[in-house]
Order: sequence, then C-alpha cells, then structure tokens
Amino acid sequence: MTAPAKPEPNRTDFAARLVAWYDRHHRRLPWRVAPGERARGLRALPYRVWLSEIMLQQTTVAAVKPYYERFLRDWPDVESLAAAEREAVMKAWAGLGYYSRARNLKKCAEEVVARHDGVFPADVAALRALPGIGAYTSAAIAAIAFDIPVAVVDGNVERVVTRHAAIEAPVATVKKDIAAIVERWLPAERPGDFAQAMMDLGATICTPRAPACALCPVSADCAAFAAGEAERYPVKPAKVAKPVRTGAAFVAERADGAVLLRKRGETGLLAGMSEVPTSAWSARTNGADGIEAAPFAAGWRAAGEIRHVFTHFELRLAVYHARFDDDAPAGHWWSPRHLVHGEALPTVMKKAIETAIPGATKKPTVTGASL
DNA sequence: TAGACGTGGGT
DNA sequence: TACCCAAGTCT
Repeated sequence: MTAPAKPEPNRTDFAARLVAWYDRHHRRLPWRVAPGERARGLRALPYRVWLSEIMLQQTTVAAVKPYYERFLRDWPDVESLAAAEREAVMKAWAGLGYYSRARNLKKCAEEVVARHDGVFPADVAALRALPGIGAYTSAAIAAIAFDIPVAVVDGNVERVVTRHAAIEAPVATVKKDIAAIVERWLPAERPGDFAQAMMDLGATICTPRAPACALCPVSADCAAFAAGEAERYPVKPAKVAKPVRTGAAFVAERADGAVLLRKRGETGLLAGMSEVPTSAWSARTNGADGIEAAPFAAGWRAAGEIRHVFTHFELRLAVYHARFDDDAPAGHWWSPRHLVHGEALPTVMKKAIETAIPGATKKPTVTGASL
C-alpha cells in the first residue's frame, strides 16, 4: 500500500478515543478480562484467555459460549486439561469445527505443563512456538492476559484499518502494513484493552455490512467514511465455486438401539473424530456411490439424503439404515443409544445418524424409555 | 503462498 | 435458498 494522503492520527489521539469508547460500550463476555483481574495477576487468567482465543478462531461468539463454559467447568486449569484423556477433549469439542484446534489444544496444554512449569509464557515468541498458537493468537494472549504492548491483528482489526486508511490492495497482500499501522496507534497505557477495543469496534460498529459509522469513535479521520464507502473495504478476492462430492453413509442399529461407529484417521478432514461407516467421498455427482459401497452385508434400506457444506467442498451423502445384531467388526464399536450424544461426532455425522434414526443423537431425558 | 480445514447464524 | 462470514493455523 502507499502512505495515506492525510497524516495519520497520533497514537494518543486514536487510542484515547477508542479506549474511552470501549470503557462505555465494550461487550460483556464470559472470558472478558476486567482491568482489575489483570492488575491482580490472576493465575488462571492466561489459561482462560488462551482457551477462549483458540475457540474463537473463525468461530462466532455465540457458538463458543457453551463450549467455553463446559471446558472451564471440566478442566478449570491447564494442568487438568493436560492430564485429560484426549478422547474426552475431542468429545467435548464435537460440533465446534476445525478439529485440529482440539488436538493442538491438548498438545499445547501438555507442553505448557512439561516445558513451562504449567505457566503460560508472558512472551510473544514463546507463545507463538506452542501448538495451535499463530501470529494472531500469540499477540492476543500477550496483550490481553499480560498487557504487553503488541499489535493484535485479526479479521476485525483488518477491517477497521483498511477502512480507516482506505487501503485498496487485497487484504492478504498488506498484512504487514496493517500491523505497522496498528503499531503506530498502540498506546503505552492499557494495550490489552486497546486490543480488545479494536476487536469490539470491528464486531459491533465497523461491521462487514451496514457499519454504524455514526456511532464510531474514530470516524472523524476515517478515509473510507469520508468517501462514503466504508462497506467497500476490505477488498477481497473473487470467490470460487465449491466442488460437490458424493458418497453414502451406513447407519447400523442393534436391537437395543446401539449405533455402530468407527474412528476416522489422524490426519485430514475431521481427523481424530468418530463416524458411522461411509463410502469414500468421490468427486462424481452421480454414479457408483450407493448401497454397493456398504461395509458389510445387512438389510440396508435408503433412509434419506443429507447435504453438508464444508469450507472447500459440498458433500451429498445418501444415508442407509439397517438392523444388525452381530458383534462390531474390527475397528468398530457399538455405542449404546444413551451415549451416542456424547460421542466425538462431527455435525455431518450427527446429521446422517438423525436421518436414519431420528432423535438418536439427542441427549436422553431422565424420563426416556431408553434409559 | 495458496489450499486444507467445520459449523451455525444472519440476511 | 444461497451466500456471507466469525477473535486463524498449518503445511
């Protein structure tokens, strides 16, 4: 990018307006750090900031809340998480998506305990070296948990900055420039609250669509606002069509209602999660993916079809259902009906099971006959 | 560096 | 319905 035509606001000016706004309008969130907490150096604080930051990667606040509460309840500190069964962590993460986060979460907890004496390092580079912690998350933890003055740049901040400076270049090509601008705005006082203020501004005022510029504390020197085209930024590349893959899922049900499951591999899509048996997911939109792909002979009958959209492709699955009363084949297990809801099942697999056996993935009630 | 990697909610 | 997108990381 080129230098803005107008002089940038000095750091005191921009940060003062923003933090003053934050003091009045900040969001109340379960993991939010109150200034008093940080001042007291609460030992559990870095753990809570880290946990919430990992969960919030590419994930909405509303989706994260129940997961965050449950994790904090089951594993209140980094030692308990490091000592947890990996399978229990995967089960607790099921439904949140991007499952490599859960695997790295566990690995990171183990490393903090083994290599850092159970204490998160108050250092950007050391944080960055931990599994699952990248450029954004290392800076966010440093700023929010330790009040270290560092530029924290997430999608919200990119939007605020590209609008404020009217940056025309695609955002992917100007990451360094954006960080440099944030550095210049960074205040010496309350850098952690400044970081959270930037993100809150992006989330509540400087929104992707229909930004509330009339309420913005830094609109006075915003180039995009001055030009009346805030919504045009950040400039993004054209989208590409998602390919379609097809396959079949086989839901085997035992007489007592148990469901046959197996484990997915350790790498790739949905790695380390559980599933019902499925065919390979081909790129064809029609053809051989059908009942002939069944993993074993049984009275398979068509139960319906599901469509599930992943980040980079769309999946259409024909769902088959059968009664099957033998022992579980090698590598499979029978999950008792009342435990299915707690299995490490990704959403796409819960959809498949629900299509064959409505209600099977719901948590049973105490009055349920299945108990 | 570009592609892989999930999901649910809003419009 | 279809599309957009939400506090990114890893390879």
